[in-house]
Formats: sequence, structure tokens, C-alpha cells
Amino acid sequence: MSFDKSQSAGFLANQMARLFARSLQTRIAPLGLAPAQFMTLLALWEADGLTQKQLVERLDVEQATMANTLARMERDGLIVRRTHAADARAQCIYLTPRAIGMRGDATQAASMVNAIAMKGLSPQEAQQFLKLMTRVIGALKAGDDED
Amino acid sequence: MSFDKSQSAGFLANQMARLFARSLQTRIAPLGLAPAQFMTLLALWEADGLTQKQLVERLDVEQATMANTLARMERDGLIVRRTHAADARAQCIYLTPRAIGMRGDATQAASMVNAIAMKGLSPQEAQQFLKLMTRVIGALKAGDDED
DNA sequence: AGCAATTGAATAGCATGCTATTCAAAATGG
DNA sequence: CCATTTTGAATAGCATGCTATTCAATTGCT
Repeated sequence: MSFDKSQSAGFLANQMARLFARSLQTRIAPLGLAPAQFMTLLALWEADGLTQKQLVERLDVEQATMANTLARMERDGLIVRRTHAADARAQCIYLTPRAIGMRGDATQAASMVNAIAMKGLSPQEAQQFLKLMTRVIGALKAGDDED
Repeated sequence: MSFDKSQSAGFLANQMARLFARSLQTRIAPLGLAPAQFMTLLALWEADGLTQKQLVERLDVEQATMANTLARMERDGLIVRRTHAADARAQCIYLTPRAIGMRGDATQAASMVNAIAMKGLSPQEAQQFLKLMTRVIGALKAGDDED
């Protein structure tokens, strides 16, 4: 009957993710950025001109979620959309100069958050933590298909 | 300049938490429960009659978030509120029989999700994973006060 | 007692996420 | 070449979370 929250991976994962998001949010808000926008910019800084579909695949969120995030980013002058040359259904997403210029400050803020989070861990522990999270992510993705 | 998402603790934490939530959601939706409601029930199954303030402390969410969650739970017939006997500002939250009866099924569903997530980890790895998350949570809480 | 500061909740407003639905454009197969 | 299916996006509707604000009840202090 007892279900101890502080021993539940799911409960801890939720709490941890909220703390990460909050910490990042306070650090990038001055740039005019929100966390999901930053995550999207990460993909576009690497490869400008991606379609919405490609962003969905790379960032692993639902299509509707990405559509909403992109709408806010367009509203905020971070991206522009152009119809795909070969497929009128698709659109290519391009960064504005403003978004391109944010890269240094924004990634530095995100690195800072990660550094704070891992401050108490040794380099080995930090590495293992990343590996464990990656394996748990894989298990959750696999587990939901089967059952 | 490169910032690798799949090596970023914050990015992985976000993805992992979304997968946990989604997995839990599909398993408790048949009971008429949503994840945040389940989390709130966990606290109330342990101690019925808590005030909103006490729930906020135990679950570590903002007061406004809890107020909204409780409003939905009241709407769904999971809780009832009674004005606190000694403080007319506060209200005590009580479970309905329906919510009390859900305990077994709901905690079993949550345990199943945790089991699926940790399936690929040895017991030692699973334990360490919980410890690492707890330490990271502590670091994030501490880090944001200072800086 | 009486006024100021504190405190428990509710509300407003917004960002993320998800599922389900819808629509138009493309691809496929007869 | 046309009808069916598939596919890229947008939209509707909802749950969580957060910050900021507001309001009433309580506490504290004088």
C-alpha cells in the first residue's frame, strides 16, 4: 500500500525536470526566450531551414506541440517560414538574425544550469547520470510500445 | 559553440519526465485520473484532511498550481473541502469514497511505470539512479537561491 | 482595541504538452 | 487520369506549471 514518492523514479523525474526548466527559464527570459523555444533553436542553430516535421523528429515532441511553439516563435520574431519548394504542404523554418545572434548567450545559460545541477557530482557520476537517464528514456520508449 | 542535446542533463530530464508522465497517464486515465491528481492523492492517502498549504509543501509545487489541481479534483468528485475549524482562510481537503477506493489500482499502475522505466537497470543501478536524481534536485534547489 | 503586516487561497495570464480532428497537398494504384 | 490513401500542418480542447496579483482572515504590535 505504501508508495513512497521520494523513492519513485517518476516522481523524482517530474520534480527534477521542473527545477531544470525553472532554472533555465529565469536565465534565458532576459533574452526574450522560453525553454521550449530554446530547445527548438538548438536544432535550428545546427541546421537552419528544417521543416516542422524534421523538428518534431529531432526534438521528440508531438506535432501539435511544435506547431504551437513555432507560432510563438514567429510571433516573437525568432523565425520566419517559407513554403517548401517541392512540397506545398510543408514549410521551411528559418532563423531571423535576432535568433542567430542569441546562440552564444543562450547556450552559455543552458550550460550554466547543467553545471549547477551537476555541481555535487563527480565527473564520473555525472557521466553515469547521463547514461542512466538515456537508458531509462530508451526503456520507457520501448515499454510503451509493447504493453 | 556546440551544445549537444543528448549530453545535456536538462534536455534528458525534460524528455524523461514527459515519457514518465505519458506512460502514467495512459495507465491511470481508465480510472478517471490524471498524473497531477494521482500525485495529490498520494499525499492525501497518507494523510487525509490536509490543507492546501500542506499539500503544496509536501508535493513541492506552487500554490496556484495546487489550487487549480484541487479545483479539477473537486469537479471530478475526488475531494471535498471543508473550512478549517480554527482558521476561516484555510480549508481542509478530504477524499471522497471514490478516491479512497482508487488507491490500490492507482499505486499499482504507478509502480508498473517505474518498473518499466528501470527494467534495463540492475537493482544497484536503479538505487543509484534514485540517489543521483535526489542529489541533482538538491543542487538545483540550492543553486537557484545563491546565484 | 486598532492598525499594519502576514498568510491562505483564488484568479488572471501565459507557456508547454498531449490527444483528436480537420484540411489541403502529394503520392499511389488501378 | 482519377479515386483512395497518406502525410504536413493547423486547430480545438484540456491538464500542468509558473509568476503576479488580489482579497479576506489572522497575527502582531502598540
